[in-house]
Amino acid sequence: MRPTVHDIAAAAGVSLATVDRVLNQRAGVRSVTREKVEQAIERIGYVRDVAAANLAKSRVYPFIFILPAGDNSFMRGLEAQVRAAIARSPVERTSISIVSVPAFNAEALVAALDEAQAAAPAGVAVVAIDSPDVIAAVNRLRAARIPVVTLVSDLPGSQRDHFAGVDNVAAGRTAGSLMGRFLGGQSGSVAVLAGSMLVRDHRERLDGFRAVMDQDFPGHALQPVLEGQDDPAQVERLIDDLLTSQEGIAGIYSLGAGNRGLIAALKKRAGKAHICVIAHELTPHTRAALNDGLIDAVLNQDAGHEVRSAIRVLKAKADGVAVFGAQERIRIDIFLKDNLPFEQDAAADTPLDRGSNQEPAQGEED
Amino acid sequence: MRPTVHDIAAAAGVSLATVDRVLNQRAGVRSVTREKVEQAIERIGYVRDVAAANLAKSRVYPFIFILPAGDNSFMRGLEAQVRAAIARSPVERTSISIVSVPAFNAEALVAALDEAQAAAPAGVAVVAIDSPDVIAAVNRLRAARIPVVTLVSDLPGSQRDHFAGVDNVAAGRTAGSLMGRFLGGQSGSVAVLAGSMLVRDHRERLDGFRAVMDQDFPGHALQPVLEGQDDPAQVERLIDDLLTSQEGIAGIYSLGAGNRGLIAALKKRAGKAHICVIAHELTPHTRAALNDGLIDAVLNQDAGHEVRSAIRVLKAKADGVAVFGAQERIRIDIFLKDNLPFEQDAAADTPLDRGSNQEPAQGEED
DNA sequence: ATTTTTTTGATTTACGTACATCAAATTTTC
DNA sequence: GAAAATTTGATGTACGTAAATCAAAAAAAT
Repeated sequence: MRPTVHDIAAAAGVSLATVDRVLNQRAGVRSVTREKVEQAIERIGYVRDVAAANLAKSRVYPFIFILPAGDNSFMRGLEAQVRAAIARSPVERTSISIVSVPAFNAEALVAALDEAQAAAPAGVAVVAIDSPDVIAAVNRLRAARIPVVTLVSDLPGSQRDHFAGVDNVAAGRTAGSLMGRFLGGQSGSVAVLAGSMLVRDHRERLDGFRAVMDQDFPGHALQPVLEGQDDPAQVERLIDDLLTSQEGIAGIYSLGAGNRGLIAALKKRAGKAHICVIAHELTPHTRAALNDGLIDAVLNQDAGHEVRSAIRVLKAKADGVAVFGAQERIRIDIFLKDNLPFEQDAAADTPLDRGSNQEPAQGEED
Repeated sequence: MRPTVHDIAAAAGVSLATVDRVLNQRAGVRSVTREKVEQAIERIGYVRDVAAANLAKSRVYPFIFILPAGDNSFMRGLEAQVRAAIARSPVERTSISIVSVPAFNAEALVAALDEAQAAAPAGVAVVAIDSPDVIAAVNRLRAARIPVVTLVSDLPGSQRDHFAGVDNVAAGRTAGSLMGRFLGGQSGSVAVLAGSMLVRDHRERLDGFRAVMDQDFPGHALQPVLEGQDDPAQVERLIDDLLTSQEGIAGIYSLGAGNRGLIAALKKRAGKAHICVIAHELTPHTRAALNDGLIDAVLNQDAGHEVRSAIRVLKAKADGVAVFGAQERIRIDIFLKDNLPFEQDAAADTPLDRGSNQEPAQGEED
């Protein structure tokens, strides 16, 4: 049987009240006694029963999620996942609020972070913008002992507790490797379409992509990076211009959002030589394009994973408990048209497999 | 505030004892009363606090994992993950025992299943072999109201509650698609190496692979399937023979285990034209081969995921609770040498990221 | 209408932890 | 060595649920 607080008391030769004082770092314990108790804890291998503790405390975790606004399928999917988590709140003892800020706007993000700090939540998850002001705002939160998890886009150099997102350099490298191999002997240059170099994840993907292309596939020159602000309309114009002004584009790597515009532009040149297209994030649009052969591969990060992971980590940090790393890695999914998961509404992420003996649920995670 | 049993009692106008009788399906309640209570539960939206319930019951879940024995890196990794779960037992209220059976031996598996049934556990996880006897044994377990989850290899046609593993047809299709595209214009035939056609996962991978190759890349003929019994020595002999007797092998798809033998055989022909190799499961051997360029892509299923998922599902089934499908999908990881996660001992799957502000853990899941 | 059986209510204890209160013991201070 | 301050112990309540007991009420059987 698992040792309890009573066992600590017996082992340390002190009363339950003293054990409680040590465990919950309350005042009024001599350091000699404290040590005696701590050694007993170590010796008998006591681990706090978190379920019982939460029950006794009737603890709830107020969390704040700061997400970029705008017409971006991935971000809207992410928000839907947060809303799904809100629906689970009673069971998970969370109380989550969503704060929406304009995309690619560091100032607004700083304001939102400061406001979040004022609300004194048990944790904050934020889709970060890489800027010194934002780093400072995150560090202020940490100084106020509020755990911070970056979501999707990281903020190195800050004191954020954890990053719930993919390794974007590896994602870019993978894209480069697939691009090079899919192009095979074909000649031609490769275009890169990003959202903004302001966000870390886009910069990192570009770095990884460039590194592999330069080293392993030097035959394919890279065009200057296009920045479409993750905006479909803008992206469509950029790609239209590119494809009319430039000859010999063999591949396009779309490392940001706004793929609706990219797909629209690609559709206009139906019949011409195939361009190898690799994009990010599986949305209804990229899925359809993958099926139609307009896009060759989609690299995806599972927004549901990221949200659930962020919540688990924030809880753990709030409780001062170790995070189980193996469970929190967010992976890069590579989708070809041959391994697409069954279509499923991300928001309507309802429990499947509830009856007995159903087929395995398709299109999900862990 | 979340409604409690007291709220049910008040809402239904009955006593706490009656509510308890209904909730825990005890006898001695008239059907009229039972319905009154059930309606009240529905009406006020009561959800049982599982943590509190488990605390009150001091519930433990005795589970049995039936795994194939043998010198197979993936299966040994799987076993290591089960052992890691055993280490977490006190916290997770599980009590897991491992039963080892000879690989590809349906009779032994049936015996193990029957023995498991005699032990009356709260659930059984099994790496299935596709045979009518095994199906019958699994159905016996289910008839005895013991939840069964198939692990890695499924058993359709049986009444297993859930499959914790990947969509192997999709995996095979993906392998086919990658093989076809990586080969590009190159000519030559493609060999397929399996473990045994007795296990479902191998058959399904073959089906998927064949479908894509036949349809999308008819230029590459498939060689007859080689069965290596997942045994490195046997595999090495098979591949040695193949490569000396056959000319013009452009690709090899290894859909089972025993890749050590494959890699050894490949090493012997260093200097000759590159053969495109796609294999399954990331082990120290395949990882090294990927880095060396001997293997072009590795499709992987995360054993840690599968084990943790199986446990979550078994618990849910034991409690008669709905499974959260989105969290239980096991994904197919595609590894190129460009997106290999940092090396990590699968067994020593210790919590990372335990201090504050560490880099995100690499090489993991959910 | 009485007895028997079944159903319902009232109450208590337990799970492991948190938290509060008050008394007793110990240490520190003067 | 006495007073003051600090530390420790003893005890009780709470969290939401499970489970048991016994009495009371209601229903069914005679």
